Amino acid sequence: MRFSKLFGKTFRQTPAEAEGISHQLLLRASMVSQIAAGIYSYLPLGWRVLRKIEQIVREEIDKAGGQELMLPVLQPFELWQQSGRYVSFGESLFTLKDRREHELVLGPTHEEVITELVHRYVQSYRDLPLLLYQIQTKFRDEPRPRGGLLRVREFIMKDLYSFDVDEAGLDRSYKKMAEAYKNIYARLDLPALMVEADSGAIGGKESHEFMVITDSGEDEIICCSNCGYAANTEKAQFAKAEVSAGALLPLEEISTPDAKTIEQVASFVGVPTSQTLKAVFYSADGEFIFVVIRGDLEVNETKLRNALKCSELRLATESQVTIAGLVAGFASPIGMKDIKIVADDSITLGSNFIAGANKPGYHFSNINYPRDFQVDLMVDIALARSGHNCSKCGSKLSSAHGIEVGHIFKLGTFLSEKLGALSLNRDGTSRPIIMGCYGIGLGRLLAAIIEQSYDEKGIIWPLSVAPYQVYLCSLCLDNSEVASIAEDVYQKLEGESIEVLYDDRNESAGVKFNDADLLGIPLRLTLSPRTLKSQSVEVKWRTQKEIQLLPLDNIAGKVKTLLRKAANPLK
RNA sequence: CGGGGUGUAGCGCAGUGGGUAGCGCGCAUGGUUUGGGACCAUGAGGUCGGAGGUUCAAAUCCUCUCACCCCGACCA
Repeated sequence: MRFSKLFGKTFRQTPAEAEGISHQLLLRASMVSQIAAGIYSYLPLGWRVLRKIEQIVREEIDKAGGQELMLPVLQPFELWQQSGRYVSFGESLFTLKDRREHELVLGPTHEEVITELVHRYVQSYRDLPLLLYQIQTKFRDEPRPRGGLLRVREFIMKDLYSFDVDEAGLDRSYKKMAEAYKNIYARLDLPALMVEADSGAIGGKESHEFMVITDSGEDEIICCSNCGYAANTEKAQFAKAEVSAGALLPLEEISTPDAKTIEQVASFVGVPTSQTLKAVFYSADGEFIFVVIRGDLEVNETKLRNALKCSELRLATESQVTIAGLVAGFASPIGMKDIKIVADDSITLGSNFIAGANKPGYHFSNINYPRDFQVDLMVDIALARSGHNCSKCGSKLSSAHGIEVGHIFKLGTFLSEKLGALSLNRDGTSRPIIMGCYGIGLGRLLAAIIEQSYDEKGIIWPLSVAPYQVYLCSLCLDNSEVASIAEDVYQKLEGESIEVLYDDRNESAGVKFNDADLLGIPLRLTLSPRTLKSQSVEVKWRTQKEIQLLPLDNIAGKVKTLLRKAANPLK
C-alpha cells in the first residue's frame, strides 16, 4: 500500500473528545472515527487490525472444534419474552418496529436465536456436543459508552454457544474454550488473567472473565499472589476475620449524641468498627430492604442483587427510609417488623455489637445475633478489598484494575428449558440441553492491546495484528536514485507478499518517522542517499532503539527472514 | 437518570461595553528544502449545534432544545 493513496490522515493534535490512551491514539492514527456516542467507523488501517484479530480468534476457535455460522441481527421480541431476558436486559435492548408494527430487537447477544435453532436440529444425545459460533455485530444501548472502543453500543463480537448432554460435557466444552481464549491472548501478546466472575444479565451459574491488568480498566479485580486466586470484586470471596468481644453481655441502650456514621459511633464508644453493625437500605424491584453487615465491611451490591434475585437494586431514598419508620444514622435491626432484613454472615463472627436504637441520639450496645434480632436472609454480601485475607490460603489479597477482554459462562439449562430445547438420552428420557456461552469483543480487544502497548510516540502493535508489518520510508524522493530504488524495493517486498506500507509522500524525514511510530508498524525500512552510499537499507524495529544496515541485495528475502524470526523467536 | 463541562473551518483553539468572525495545524498552487513533525508567497474553506425571543443590529443577551465528553448510577 502506498501511503499517498491511503484513506485517512494522521493528526498531530489529539481530538478533544478523547481521554483514554487507546482512544487518543486510534483517533490520531485515523484507525477509527466516531459518528455518535459509542458508535464508530473503522477506517482502512483500523479495519485491517480488526480483521487480523478476527482471523486469529477464528483460527483458535476452529481449532477447538467450533463451527462458524451466521445468525440474524434482527430478532423477534417474542423470543426475548419467552426467555424472560427482556427484563434483565431492560433498556439496554435496542428495539424497533417493522411496518406491521411487529416489535423487533437488535441482537445484543444470541442465546435465544441459537437455542431456537438448535431446538430444530438436535433431537438426541447423538447430535451433541456442539460448539457453534459467529463473529458479528452486537447492539447494546449502554447507559454510558466510554473510552473510545472500550465500551460502545455497536460492536463486533465472537460469540460461541456450547450444547452438551450432561454437566461433564459442559465442563469439557468450558475447558476447551478457556484454552482457546488463552491461545488467542498469547497470539495477541496480551497478558490476560482468568478471574472468577459474576454472570450478570446473561444468567447462569459459573463464569470467568479474562482481564488485561491496566490502571485504565473499569473493572476491579481481587487477587492472591500466594495461591493464584483471582476474581472480579463483584464476585470475590474473602476470609472474614473473627472479632469476638468476649462473652455475651446484656443489651443496653446508650446515649450517642451526634454520632451517626460508623466511624463516629466506634470512636465515641471506643471500640473498633468491627464491633459495630452497619445498616444500609435498598430498594429491590420496589421492595424496601434492610441490610445489616459488620461495621468494618461494605455491601457488595452484585452479591446482594443475586441473593435477592432482583433485577433493579438501588439505595433507598431518604423519604423511603423515613416512611419505613427508620431513623437514618440510628437505624436498628432490633424490633423491625414487616421489613425484609438481609444480613451478611459477618454478623455471626463477633459479639456485643453496637448498632442504632432507631431513635435519634441513641444506640444499643451488646447486640448479639440471634439473641436480639432475627433476619430473613443470611448470606455473604460483603465486598472484598485489598488487604483482606484470601479465603483459600489466608494470604493478603491485593486489587487491580482490568479491562474485560473475554467472558465465558456455564449457562446450564434455564434457557433450553424456557425455549424447549430438549434432547433424548440414551435411556430414552427427554432432558434439556446444557448450555454454555463464550464471548470476546473484538474492538475492545483491539483497544486493550493499545492500552498496554504504546509509548510517547504512538502505538506499538504486535507483529501478529499490525495493520502492516513493514513501513518503507524513503527520504529525499527528489533524488532520482532514491526514488527508483525505493520503488524497486517496494515492488520486491510486495512480490514476496510482505505487508508493506510504502511512504511515498514528499514529506520531510521527521514527518515520516513520526507517522511510522504513531501507526505502530513493527519494522521500519529507511532508504536515503545516505544508505545508498553503501547500497543498503536501514532497518529498525518499533520496539528497539538500535538500527542496522542491510545490503540491498535480496532485500525482500532478508526482510522476510527477519519477520519470520520475530514471529517465531524459537525457530 | 443525577452532577460537571463543551459545541465557532477537517483538527486544536481565540473571539461579551452586542456592530456582520480570527489564529495555528491541515488543505490547494508555485518555489526553495529533506535523517525526527522545514520555509516563503498566494489561495480555498465557516448559515458560529438547532429553534424561538430581545434589539436598528446577536457567535456574544434571554428562553427552549439537541449533540458530545467526564464523574456517578447502571451495565456483557
